[in-house]
Amino acid sequence: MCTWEEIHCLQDKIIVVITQTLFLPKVQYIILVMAEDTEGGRKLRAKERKLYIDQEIDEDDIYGRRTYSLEDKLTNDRFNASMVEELKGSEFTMEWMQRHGLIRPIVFYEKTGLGLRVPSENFKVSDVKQCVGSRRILDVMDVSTQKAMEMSMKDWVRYYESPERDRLLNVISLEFSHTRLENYVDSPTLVRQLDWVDRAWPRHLKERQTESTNVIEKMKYPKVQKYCLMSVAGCYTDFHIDFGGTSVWYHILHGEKIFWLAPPSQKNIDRYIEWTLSAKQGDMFLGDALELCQRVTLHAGYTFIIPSGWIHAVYTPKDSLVFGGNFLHSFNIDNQLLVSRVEDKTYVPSKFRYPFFSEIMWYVVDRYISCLTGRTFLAAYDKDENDEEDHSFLHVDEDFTISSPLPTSHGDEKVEVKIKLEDEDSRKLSKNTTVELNRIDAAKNSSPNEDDTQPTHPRIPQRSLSDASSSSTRESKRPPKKWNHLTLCELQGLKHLVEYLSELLTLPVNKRGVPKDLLDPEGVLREIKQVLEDHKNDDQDLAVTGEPVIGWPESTKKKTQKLKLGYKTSKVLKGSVSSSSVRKRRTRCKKCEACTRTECGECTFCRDMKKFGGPGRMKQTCFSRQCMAPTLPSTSVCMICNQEGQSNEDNPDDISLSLMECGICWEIVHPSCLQKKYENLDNEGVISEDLPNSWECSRCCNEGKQGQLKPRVKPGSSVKRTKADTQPSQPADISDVNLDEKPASRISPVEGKRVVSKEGRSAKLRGSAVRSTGWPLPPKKFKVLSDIDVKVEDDVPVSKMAADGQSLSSSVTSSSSSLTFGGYERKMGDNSGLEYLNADSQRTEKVLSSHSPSPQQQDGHSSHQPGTRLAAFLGSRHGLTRSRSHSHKSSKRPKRDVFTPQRYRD
DNA sequence: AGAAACGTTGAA
DNA sequence: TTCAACGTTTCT
Ligand SMILES: [Zn+2]
Ligand SMILES: [Zn+2]
Ligand SMILES: [Zn+2]
Ligand SMILES: [Zn+2]
Repeated sequence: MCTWEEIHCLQDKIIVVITQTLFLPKVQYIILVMAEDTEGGRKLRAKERKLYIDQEIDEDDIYGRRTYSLEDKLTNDRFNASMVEELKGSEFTMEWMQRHGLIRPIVFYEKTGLGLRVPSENFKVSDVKQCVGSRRILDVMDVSTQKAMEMSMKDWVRYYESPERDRLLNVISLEFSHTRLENYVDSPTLVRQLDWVDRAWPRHLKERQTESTNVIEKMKYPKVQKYCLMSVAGCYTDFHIDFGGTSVWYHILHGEKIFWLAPPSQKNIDRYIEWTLSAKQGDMFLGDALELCQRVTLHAGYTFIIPSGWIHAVYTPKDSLVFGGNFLHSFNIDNQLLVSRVEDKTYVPSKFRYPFFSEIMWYVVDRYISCLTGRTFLAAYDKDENDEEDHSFLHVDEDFTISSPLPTSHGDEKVEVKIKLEDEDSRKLSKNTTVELNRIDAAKNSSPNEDDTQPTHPRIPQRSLSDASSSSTRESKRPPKKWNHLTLCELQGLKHLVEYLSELLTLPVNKRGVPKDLLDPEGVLREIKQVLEDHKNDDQDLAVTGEPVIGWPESTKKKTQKLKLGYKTSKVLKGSVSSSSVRKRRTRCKKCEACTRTECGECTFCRDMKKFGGPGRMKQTCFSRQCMAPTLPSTSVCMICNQEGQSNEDNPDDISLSLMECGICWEIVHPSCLQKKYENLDNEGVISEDLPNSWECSRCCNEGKQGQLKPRVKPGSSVKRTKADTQPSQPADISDVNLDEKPASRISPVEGKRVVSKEGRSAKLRGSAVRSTGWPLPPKKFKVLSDIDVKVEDDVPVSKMAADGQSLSSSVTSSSSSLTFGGYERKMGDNSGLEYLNADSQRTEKVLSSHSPSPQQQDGHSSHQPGTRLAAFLGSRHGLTRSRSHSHKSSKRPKRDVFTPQRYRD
């Protein structure tokens, strides 16, 4: 084994000894560098790989080896620095943030006042399955071998709930946005107010996300906001810094977690880098080398906040279920940039880094400019234009579209941009219409007019038309009415952010991370510098407003999303005639966690209820109580035999005698009866994995009707259980477009946990279009049938023929097919290095309650790279995509590394 | 597009 | 019958 430096000196020796799993990504990088620094490029690389394979030692030697005892780290009192702060949920507000910044970790013993929403303690791993789909593939870390592996949610539940587990597995990178689970979990209110994804990432882009897995090619925004971590007793995630310098919120629903954390002081960062690059991770507990390291035990019900850059490790004494999320914000920009540099220095592959890190930086700066001056450099968003093709990153913000380009005859360099505020009729600047920017630099002139340092608003609005020197356009409806003071923390961070972005502009165009819809990066920098100058003397007391400085107009819109039970499509029958069996509405199962919990009393529907003092007109169930598995009415009977359904106790998968409701024709039958009645059916239909007793019947499948479960079911195919699939809809992918513009590198990374998952898998399954509801969407709507005439909407049929002739329900599918089931997906893997203690190690001391702080988080995503495994390593090898040249040397340069996401394993 | 309103269904 | 609340319709 040798250190990074040593390896460097050995460039042409091709000697690489891996001693610790955590480092696979690093090793990949090292090898790559070697290949580059040496002649022979590819060939050498191949050779090297071979050598590695041939000589590599046995896995035990490489992986999972830990030469020190964690037990000592868990019990000795050395990690007693007092770093963690304790707060009440109600104290964690924007005012608090503006006054103090986010410097130390914070523990909340109660979630009250945080605005955090999570399921009740009755929520189990099996409920996670119900919400994300049993077929979702998880990236699982096998603790004992350190290998990452994939497992379906279904298999994971089986493992997690089995009494005797034969191995230690850990799930730390299940990002569940865009699955039904997201409807039951909200991050703390302040986190939502701070998160740049919500404050600065163009909304229309985020809204375009449909994929529930973290495949980078389908990612439309940094998808790292909601993670579900499931760990069994004994899991350990070695020291790491959360990717991109993200801060983390972390709530323990069940179980217990022990963190060791240390601040990102220069000394600690240097040691972290050194340790990371060395081959000693398995031999050295980094906490022993860090200053101010504190161990903290977190119990069920606690909520924890880890600030940007804190170095931490996590041990799981008891089986745990945790919800958490990562976010970038304006009150610790310096550390966020610092961590990005640390990631560069430690060769963290892009898949372990914050997706679109540089892009979001650009957006943030534009937001500051916009919110403080009313001008923006974002191209207007044209909906029409983007529907189908998504240019990936070209987004524009739809809220404001305003610009009309160039009227003037500026033959020359200046373009005047006129702006109209607010209305919709303003023309939209299409991307094609490029505005020519000119840098004439008048900008500078115009800006100076403000000098005041105080409340007056210097230049805010006035620059509309006149200052047209740049390509910016005025977006906001209201240019700031009053002067917004910035905190010193933001001011300083922005200043450094400008330096970071300036460096980016010295890179090749494709590595600058400039979003496509940000028209004039140079102009952005010029403008933000002026803004910072204008705000340099902002009043610190007035800066504490309790409101975020950046955001989007009309920002606080919340979407009330209601889950629909069952397919919606049915038709309601109004009249009476007959017979038709119209689709029956489903009812709550009364057994799931949502059904058994108490009403929150705070959501829109609760507030409407009479019991909570409302008018009672909405008549809807509490948001958090929307059933996860709605059932058919208990009075349902088979349309063919008229009997009730019965379940097969011995084999839950046998649904032949269960009542099944077809998502296409809506008939409810026993599959066996259907089979009997139509002997010519050669398929068994498609069973929904998301909704109980739901399928697309054999008859419909046989007729080639298209449902949501399986888009193209060919007659004759056999049964398959599927999650809904969305239909066609997926537009061309953005990624293509972007490839040119964005280096693969920027696409995604994270450390610790894999932020970006492998591609492939999700390809087929797509999330439902319905964001989050998860269940099938009904066709557009149905109509009521009136008495006599049964009208059926479009095609329908099936029903009518229903066998006994008695049925008549018609089904409608209007354009139907738009039904979709919800999500599925898979996610990225985690990777953490783990350690192993025997499971028995539960005896760790519990520190706690009183809290002794010292936690760490293992949130799901962390940056260090953990777990990769040999196989991955080997496979990845060829994955190395291009290389980057100068590597270590340019330590300053921001990231861009080169591994493409899929590389991880093939 | 969201939010609210409602008629009506399902459970007890 | 009463109460809860589904899914469409209507409002903003
Ligand atoms: Zn509620
Ligand atoms: Zn339920
Ligand atoms: Zn039957
Ligand atoms: Zn059918």
